[in-house]
Amino acid sequence: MPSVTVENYLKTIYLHQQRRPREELVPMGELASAMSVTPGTATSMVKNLSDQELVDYEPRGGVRLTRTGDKTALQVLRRHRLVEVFLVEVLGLDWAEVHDEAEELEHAISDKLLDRLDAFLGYPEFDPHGDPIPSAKGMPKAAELVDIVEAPQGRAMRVARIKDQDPAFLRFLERCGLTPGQLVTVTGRDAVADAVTVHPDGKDPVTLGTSAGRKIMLRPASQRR
Amino acid sequence: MPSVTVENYLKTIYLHQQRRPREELVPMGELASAMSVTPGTATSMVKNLSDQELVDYEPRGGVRLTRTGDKTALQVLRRHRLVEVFLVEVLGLDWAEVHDEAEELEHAISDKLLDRLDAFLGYPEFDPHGDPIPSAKGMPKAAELVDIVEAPQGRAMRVARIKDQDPAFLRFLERCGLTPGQLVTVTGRDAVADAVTVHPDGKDPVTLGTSAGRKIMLRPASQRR
DNA sequence: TCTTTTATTTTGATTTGTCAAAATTCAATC
DNA sequence: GATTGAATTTTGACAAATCAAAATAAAAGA
Ligand SMILES: [Mn+2]
Ligand SMILES: [Mn+2]
Ligand SMILES: [Mn+2]
Ligand SMILES: [Mn+2]
Repeated sequence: MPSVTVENYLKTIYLHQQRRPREELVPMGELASAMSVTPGTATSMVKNLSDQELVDYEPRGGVRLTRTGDKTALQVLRRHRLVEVFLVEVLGLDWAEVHDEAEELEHAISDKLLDRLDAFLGYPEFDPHGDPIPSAKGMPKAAELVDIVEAPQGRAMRVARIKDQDPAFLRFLERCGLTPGQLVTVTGRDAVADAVTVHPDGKDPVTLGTSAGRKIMLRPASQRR
Repeated sequence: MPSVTVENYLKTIYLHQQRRPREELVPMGELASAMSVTPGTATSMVKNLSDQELVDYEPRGGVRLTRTGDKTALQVLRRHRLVEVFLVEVLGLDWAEVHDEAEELEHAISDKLLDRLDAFLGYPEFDPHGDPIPSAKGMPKAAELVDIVEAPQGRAMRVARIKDQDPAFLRFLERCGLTPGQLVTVTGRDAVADAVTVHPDGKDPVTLGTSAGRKIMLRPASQRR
């Protein structure tokens, strides 16, 4: 069985692979800083993962998950996200806090317990932040989403997914009414001010910097997920 | 924060201290075998715990928890037992399996989560095996129980607590109807055969060896816990 | 009292995951 | 082409937790 540390590395590599073009390697520096370790530590861990056939490692190039590593990463992600749903839906914890709780619990859940939890929750497909929950098989094909900055203006859209787990950011979104499922319209974009304005249905319009805007993913209001 | 290993040692020392006379030290060999490590490992860990003021260690004598160590052990035990209640009552897991699940989860639950869980479960006082759940303050005063071997014969009693977590034993008890809360009468004791017979209300009488019998604790049926 | 047995401690290694700092490589700039 | 700089790797060290096997102490037996 992979250690907690190995699980965390694999999950982190998976997440960073997602955010970059097909087949491109995740640079060691990026991995090190994501894991909050020194670059040398990341190098030695990755060699270790490579010996275990969990990643392909190209010295001076970077790292990429193997088929096996990918499967393990998805299992961790599945546990993480199902736990988040449980914490929010059942125990009523704040969606801004559950990420950190799940970061620990994701390593302590057996397969049998996970199945029971999944059934108990009614086989949810998304976590409280709109992130898809991998099935026992693998990751469902992702719906096509646009972030607030790129979204068409004046069209009825719905918040689908938040790409940042920072509690302060999540609490800010909750105050504004920018939570998954919320109906919104992007009303303006100011390239000079580097800002974008979005109007959540029934709330006040909100103006965000583009770096914040790019963390909020939308889908057409018509589209059923 | 204490490591998972430290938490496990403290909890184990606590449990073994319980089973012996007041203030008596837990021998290193007993601790080592309970932790499934070699005696040398236990010695070096205990010195370590002693440096952290979590235990009093008397070389060639044994080990005992300090006030601080005791508090930490009780917190772990509280997490363990609340998790067990949750797994059985909410997710419907088998009482024979939950001990091993809780063994991991007890290290992954934050204080905030624990409070929520406690409230959600309605502040239970006992786990599925009849073990008392320590409050945030400390361990409640234990009710006086007798095991099946020592119990008076012919009196209406109730199963209160099972002092063994072995899944095979627990499944056996479930088949016989010897689960906490069950009304029973001890009908016979045979010193020569080293056996005792107990009759669970509405079920068939069961004859047990005394070592098994001593793991099943009873209280008078009249006594309200 | 002397010897044997058993429990415990000591010693020397090993594994995992980490850091600091020096060395290396590759790319960009001059 | 030589030089500089950024990213990465290498090296040497360390802490936590563990084992195997040798040394020691205490208890039990003769
Ligand atoms: Mn984690
Ligand atoms: Mn999430
Ligand atoms: Mn444990
Ligand atoms: Mn229990």
